[in-house]
Amino acid sequence: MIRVMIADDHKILTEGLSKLINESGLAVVSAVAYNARECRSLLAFGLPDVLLLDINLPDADGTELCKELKTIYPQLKILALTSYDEYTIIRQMLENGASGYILKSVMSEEMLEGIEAVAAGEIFLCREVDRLMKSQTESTVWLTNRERELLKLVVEGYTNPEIARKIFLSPETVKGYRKNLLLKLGAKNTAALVKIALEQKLI
Amino acid sequence: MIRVMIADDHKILTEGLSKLINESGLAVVSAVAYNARECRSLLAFGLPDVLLLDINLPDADGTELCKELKTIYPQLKILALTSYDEYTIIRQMLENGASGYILKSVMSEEMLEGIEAVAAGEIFLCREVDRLMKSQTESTVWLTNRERELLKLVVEGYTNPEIARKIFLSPETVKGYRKNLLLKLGAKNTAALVKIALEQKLI
DNA sequence: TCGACATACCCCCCAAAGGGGGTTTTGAAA
DNA sequence: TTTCAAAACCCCCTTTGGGGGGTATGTCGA
Repeated sequence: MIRVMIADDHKILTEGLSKLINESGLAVVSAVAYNARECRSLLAFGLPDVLLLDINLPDADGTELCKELKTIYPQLKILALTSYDEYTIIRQMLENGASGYILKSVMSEEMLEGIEAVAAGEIFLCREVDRLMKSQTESTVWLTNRERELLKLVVEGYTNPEIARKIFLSPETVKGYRKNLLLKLGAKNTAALVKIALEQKLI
Repeated sequence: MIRVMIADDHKILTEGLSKLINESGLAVVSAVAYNARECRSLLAFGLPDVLLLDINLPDADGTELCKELKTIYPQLKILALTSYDEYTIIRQMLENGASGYILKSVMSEEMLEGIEAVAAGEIFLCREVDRLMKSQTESTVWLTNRERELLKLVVEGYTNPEIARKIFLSPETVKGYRKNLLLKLGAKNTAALVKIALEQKLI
């Protein structure tokens, strides 16, 4: 019997999900956390075989939490269960050590498949995500750390001189990064840049 | 027995939710739609007592769909079930004829309460939403139609002269609206404006 | 050792945005 | 009929952004 822990703030979902998992005969829900804090403290009591992790928890960013948990418990299998179907998020999650990625739009059978696969040490992506990853690998841009950092500050509304002071660069350098971001993301100006950054969750 | 129809693209949630509702003894799930198209055609076959409606369906905007359905079936009770806790969205939904608004983070009891209340003709807001609406009524800005229209174009990345040509205004007028938007939303520049617009879902 | 890439820097020039101050018209509510 | 807000308009002036060119590091892997 696979022991599963759920971390998701949608209580309605966790209630229904627990029922589905427990009745499947394949796994049991050993714990449920509604936020990152609860998740951390429950894990300290004992690890499940698989952690079903949502990405938008109220008190943490799921991708960051994933990285953090994998650092503390490298043997823990994390299966992302979320509605985000953005390339950047999925990639980030897998780079941060997730063993699988399942969209909330899948049927429960596929999710159970995923739990089984991940518990067995495999990497599991639901079909839709698998298709998405294959189609986007070539076309999608990937920002460098520095570019992402600059982008964040631009989105926050800082001007070039302000950014320059903030991270100790020449205003001209900041300008250069900005030009590059516009080019890379195909935005015609700051407004479009911010829109793309937020929509594709690049920040 | 209250007949409930669910419209939500998260299949995992609908599966679990159906179980919860059916086992409650209070209501039964008479139909499930995974998108707006399905929802429309299922309603044509016969109305449920309550429609549990998610807001981000893959093929439609939930607020628009709500307005549309209430126009066709004024007697239909719509209960929004979603994770958006933004003032603008809630207000929009209620203005478009929803009889209630429940966050996915509530426990199933509260949701069942809501189904019961809405079926009885009442207006139901889950506690968290109720608090949110009361606290924000005074402080939150509400844009005029024209302002929202301009804001959309700004977010799309159009410049003042472009917007002016597009909607037959003087560039100076567009500039005026823009200044006003910055002021109303407390943004220091376009980047911040776009960020606020997207985050608060004002568009 | 060669190229690719990230990082950081610089110039010119003009268009766009933003801060400040205004006005008029219109239509609906008080 | 006054009052009020939305909508549309205008000018001056400064700062910021964006297009076009560059250059010089250092690292890392082929």
